[in-house]
Amino acid sequence: MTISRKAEYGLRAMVILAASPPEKPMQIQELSELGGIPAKFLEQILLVLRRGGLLRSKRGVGGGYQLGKAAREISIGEIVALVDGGLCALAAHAAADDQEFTGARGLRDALSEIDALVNARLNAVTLDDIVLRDSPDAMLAFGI
Amino acid sequence: MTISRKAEYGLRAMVILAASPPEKPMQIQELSELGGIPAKFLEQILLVLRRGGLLRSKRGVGGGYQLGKAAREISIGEIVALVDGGLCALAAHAAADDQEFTGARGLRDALSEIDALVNARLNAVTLDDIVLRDSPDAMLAFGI
DNA sequence: GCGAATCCGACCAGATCGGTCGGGAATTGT
DNA sequence: ACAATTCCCGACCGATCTGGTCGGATTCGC
Repeated sequence: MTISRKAEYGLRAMVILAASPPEKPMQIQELSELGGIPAKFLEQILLVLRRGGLLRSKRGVGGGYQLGKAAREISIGEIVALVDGGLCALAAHAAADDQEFTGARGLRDALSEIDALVNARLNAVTLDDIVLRDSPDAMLAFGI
Repeated sequence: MTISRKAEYGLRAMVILAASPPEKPMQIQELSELGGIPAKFLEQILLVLRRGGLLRSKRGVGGGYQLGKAAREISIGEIVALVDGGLCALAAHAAADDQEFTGARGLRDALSEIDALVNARLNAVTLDDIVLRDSPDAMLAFGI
C-alpha cells in the first residue's frame, strides 16, 4: 500500500531534471548524488522512463538525460505507472475474480471509486506544479 | 500500489458479516465459502481483526464471528489498516529520509496530499455504506 | 468427556524488492 | 585511429513479503 522506492527514485530524478536548465543534459552520476539514489539502480529506472518517452538521452561525453516533454506535460501519475509496471489499481483483485456474495458489488464500487480518485489526482499533478510549489515565494499563488 | 489480497479478503468477510443478521455468529467455514476465501488463511485474518476490536468471537458449538461495533461505525480504512499492518502511507519513503534536492519538499507535499485524500476517503466509507449501496433500490438515494 | 469451533505458532514455496556487476555500444575529443 | 566518456542492458543475488498450509492447543456447549 506504500509507493515503491523505485517509483520514489524515479520521481526524484524527474523533479530534479524539471528544476534544472533543460538544455544541458544531466548524467546519471550527478542525478544520483543530488537525489541520494544508488547510481546503478537509478540507471535502470531512467531506462524505462526513457523507453516510455518521458526522457531523452544522449551518449558519449557531455551526454546525459533531459526531459522528453515539457515539465508541465508530465504528470507524476505517468511516472509511477511506468516505473511500477503500469499497475496502479486499488480495486485490482476485487474486479478480477467476480466472486458473488451479498455486498460484493458495493465493495467493488467503493474501491474503484477511491481508485479513480487517487488516479485522477496523480495524473493532475505535473512536474511543473511540484517545482513551483517548492519555491517558498510561489506559495502565495497556491494560497498555502 | 495494489491493495493486498489479505486486505481484500478481510474486507469481504466484514462486508458479508455486515450484511447478515448480527445476532447469529457466523463460522469461518461459512464465511470462507461465501467469500471464496481459503479457510485457514481467512482464519488468521479474522484473528487480527478481532484483536483490533473490529470483531467479536465465540468458541465452541454455535460459535463464530460477529461485528465488534455497529456496521456504520466500521470504516474500510480501519480494516485495511489492521490487516495490512497499519502502514497505508503513499509518502512513506519520501517523508522518512529527508533528502534535500531542489523540489524535494514540493514532492513530499504533493505525495502526502494525495495520501491524505485517499485515507480520508477510506475512513469515510463504512460497512453500512457498502451493503446499502449494494441493494439496487437504494441506488436512487445516492443519485447513481 | 466429546465434538465443535476458535486460537495460534510454525512452516513453506514462490514472487517481489532493492539493489549490484560486468560488459557492450554509441558518441565525442584528440 | 584511438581513448575516454557515457548510456544500454541482461544476469544475478540476498532479504523480505505474499499467500497460503499444517497441526495442535484451547474453550465452549452438551
